[in-house]
Amino acid sequence: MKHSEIKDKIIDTASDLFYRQGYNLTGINEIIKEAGIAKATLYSHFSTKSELCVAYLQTKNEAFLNDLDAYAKTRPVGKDRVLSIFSFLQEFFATPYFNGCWCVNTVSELPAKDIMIREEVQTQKKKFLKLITNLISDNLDIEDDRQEALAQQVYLLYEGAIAESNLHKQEWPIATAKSLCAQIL
Amino acid sequence: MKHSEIKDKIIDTASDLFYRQGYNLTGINEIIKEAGIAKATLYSHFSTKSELCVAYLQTKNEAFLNDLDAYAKTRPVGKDRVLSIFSFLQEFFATPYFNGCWCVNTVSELPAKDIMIREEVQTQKKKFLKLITNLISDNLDIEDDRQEALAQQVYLLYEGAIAESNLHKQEWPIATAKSLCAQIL
DNA sequence: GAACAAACAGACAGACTTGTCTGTTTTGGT
DNA sequence: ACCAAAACAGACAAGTCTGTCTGTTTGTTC
Repeated sequence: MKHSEIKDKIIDTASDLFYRQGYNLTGINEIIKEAGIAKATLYSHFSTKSELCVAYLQTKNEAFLNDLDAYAKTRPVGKDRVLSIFSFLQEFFATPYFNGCWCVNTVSELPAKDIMIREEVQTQKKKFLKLITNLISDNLDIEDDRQEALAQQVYLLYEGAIAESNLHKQEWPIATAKSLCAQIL
Repeated sequence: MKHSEIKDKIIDTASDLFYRQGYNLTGINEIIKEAGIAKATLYSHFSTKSELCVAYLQTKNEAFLNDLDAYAKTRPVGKDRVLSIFSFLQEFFATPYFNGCWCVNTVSELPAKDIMIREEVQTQKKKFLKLITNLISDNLDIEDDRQEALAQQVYLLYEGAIAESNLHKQEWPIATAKSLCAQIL
C-alpha cells in the first residue's frame, strides 16, 4: 500500500469510528486495529489524536459540500434547488449511518478552551453558509442585500433540523424545517 | 449539613462541572474535591456516574422551564410573550456561563446505545415543546390544529439558535431566529 | 544484491478513569 | 452522655487512555 493510501485509510477508519462513537470514546488502539496498521505508522502520519480529528472534520466536510452541491444540481433551477438541501438531509437521515452533525457532536465533546478544533468547525460552517448563499443568489430573484439574511435563516433551519432529527431519532424536524423554508423563500 | 443538602450540593457541583467541561471530561474525583465531600458519600447518594448525570439533566431542565416560564410572564400578553423565549436566550447567551444546550452536549458525548440518558433528554425536550405550545395557545389567536405545527417551528428555531450561537460564539443566530419567529407568528 | 525507508508487532511509561473498601471522625436524636 | 447513622480521608483494584520506543519485516531503488 502506498504512503498516501495508508493515510487515507487511517482517515477513513477514524472518520467512521469518530462519527459513530464519538471522539472521546474512540481510542487510538481501536483505530489502528480497525485499519489494520501499526501504532507507529499512525503516529508517523499524525502526531496527535487531535490532529487526526482535524483531518476527520475536513474530509467529512469536503465530501459533504461536494455531495450536496452535486445533489442540488440534479434539481430544477429555482426554489426546488434551494429546498433540495432538506431533501438531501432527509435521505441522509434515512440511512443507518446517520448520527447528526459531526461538527456539533465533536465541539460538544471538547473542552471550551480547545480553540483549534472549534475554529476549524467555525470555518467549515462558514463554507456551508456560503454554499447556501450561492444557492439563493443563483436560484432566486432576491435583492442582494437580503440574500445574506435569508441564507442565515435557511442555515439556521438546516442546523436545527439535523440536530433535532438526531436527538429525537425522528424525521419531523427536517420536514418542519423544509416547509418553513419553503414558506420564507 | 443535612442529608438532602449534601445531595443538592453534589448535584449543584456536578451540574456546574458537567455543563462547563462536559460529562466525559469531568471525573468523579474532581466533583468530590470541588464539593468538599468524600467519595463514599457521593456513592451513597448516586450509585453510578450515569445516575448523577440524569439528576443533572433533570435539575437543569426543571430550573430552565421554571425560569423561562417566570420570564415570559413579565412580558405583555400576545406575540411578545412568545418571542420572549428568544430574549431569554439572548440574556443567557450574554452571561459567562453560557455553553449551549446541556441536553445536546450530553447526548453528543454518549454512545448511541446509551438509551437511558437519550430517553431522558427526549422527555425533557417534549416538556419544552409543550411549554411552547402552551405559550402559543395562551397568547395567540390561532386555530387549534395549527398550534402544534407552529410550536414545532418555534421549537426548531430555538434549538437552532442555541446550538449555533454556541458554536460560533456569536449572537446573530439568536437574533435571526427571533426575527424569523416574529415573521411567522 | 545491498541499502535505505517505511510499515510491522507490541511492550511500556505515566497518567488518567470509575467504583470498592477499610477504618476514623463527626453528627443528631434520645 | 450514649449510640447509631452517616460523612470523613484515602488506599486500592482493575481498567482505560495517549504517546514513545525497541526491534523485526517488508518493499523499493540503485
